[in-house]
Amino acid sequence: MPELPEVETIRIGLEKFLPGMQIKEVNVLRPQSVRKQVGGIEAFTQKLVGATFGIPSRRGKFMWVPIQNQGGQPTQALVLHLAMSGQLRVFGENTSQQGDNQGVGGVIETPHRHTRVILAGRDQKGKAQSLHFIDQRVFGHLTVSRLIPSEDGLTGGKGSPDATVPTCVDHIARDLLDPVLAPKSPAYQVLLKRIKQSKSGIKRILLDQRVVSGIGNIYADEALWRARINYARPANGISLKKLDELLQAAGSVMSEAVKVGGTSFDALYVNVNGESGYFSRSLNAYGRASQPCSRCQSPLKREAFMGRSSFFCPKCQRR
DNA sequence: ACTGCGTCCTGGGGGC
DNA sequence: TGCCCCCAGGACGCAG
Repeated sequence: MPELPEVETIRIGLEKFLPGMQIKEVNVLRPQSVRKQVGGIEAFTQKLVGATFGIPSRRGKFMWVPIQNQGGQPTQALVLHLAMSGQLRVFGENTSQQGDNQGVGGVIETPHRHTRVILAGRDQKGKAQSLHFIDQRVFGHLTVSRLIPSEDGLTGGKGSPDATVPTCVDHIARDLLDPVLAPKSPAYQVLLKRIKQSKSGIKRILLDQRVVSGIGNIYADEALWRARINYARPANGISLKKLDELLQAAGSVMSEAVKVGGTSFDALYVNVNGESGYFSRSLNAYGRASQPCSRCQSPLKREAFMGRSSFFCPKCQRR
């Protein structure tokens, strides 16, 4: 399940291959994968053919690549959301692919069976290269969207995503790896107070991408475990100090995961070269029902919450 | 404002 | 061996 660290790992991988790539051909094998495109497949294709990619950017779990057709400033971007099972793979003479589907010189021979969209063209050096969107469960999507100034009006600090975002991403909040949300920053303080004012269960808030983005079920459980907070506790009953601890735990668990290439449980998550990440061996809560808590040895519990599983230590994370 | 649930989708795995 | 059912859940929409 790609959450922020997995998406960021993929974005970093794409940085090496996409800038300067020109699209010659668009092949939508599964129309649902471009279902959000205004104007449908035709508009999607028309906007991409002939376009040149810029540097991939990201906010939360949304990724986008600016495109330009005739030079000048990019005004649109290819937006990619991987959802549950989306993967992006780059094939071409300059990539070194592992495992299946590898043809001579890294050029793909048989696309993966869950390939939904193929963007084929040439890389910066003119070599054949293609970007494959593979998505078993078809929850993910691609769309071309206009770039606009970010609604929150915050300009990125050093290393922050550009101040422009695609229109379809503008309602998504900043994420905890965004320098704008660095601990103790003004935007971070605003976020803390906003959470403190809510009486919703704390995990619901962590998962609300309009409040803070990038956190999914896995990293929410990990952050709550680290901060010793029960997922169901109303946020307004948790001290500011504790909420601060929680947000910082969420940020650090995600940046640690980025360092090792994200969390892979199976072949559903791999980076652009088809390699797995290693964070799953560092998980303390997610997926560990009835296994001993690594702090207190109590067996961890699993409960249903919001239609999904929550894993927690009943002793360290009391209600 | 807040909560809960349905919708989209597929394939892997458990149970029989 | 085979078949059915359930499960995983990110984002979003809608009802209460």
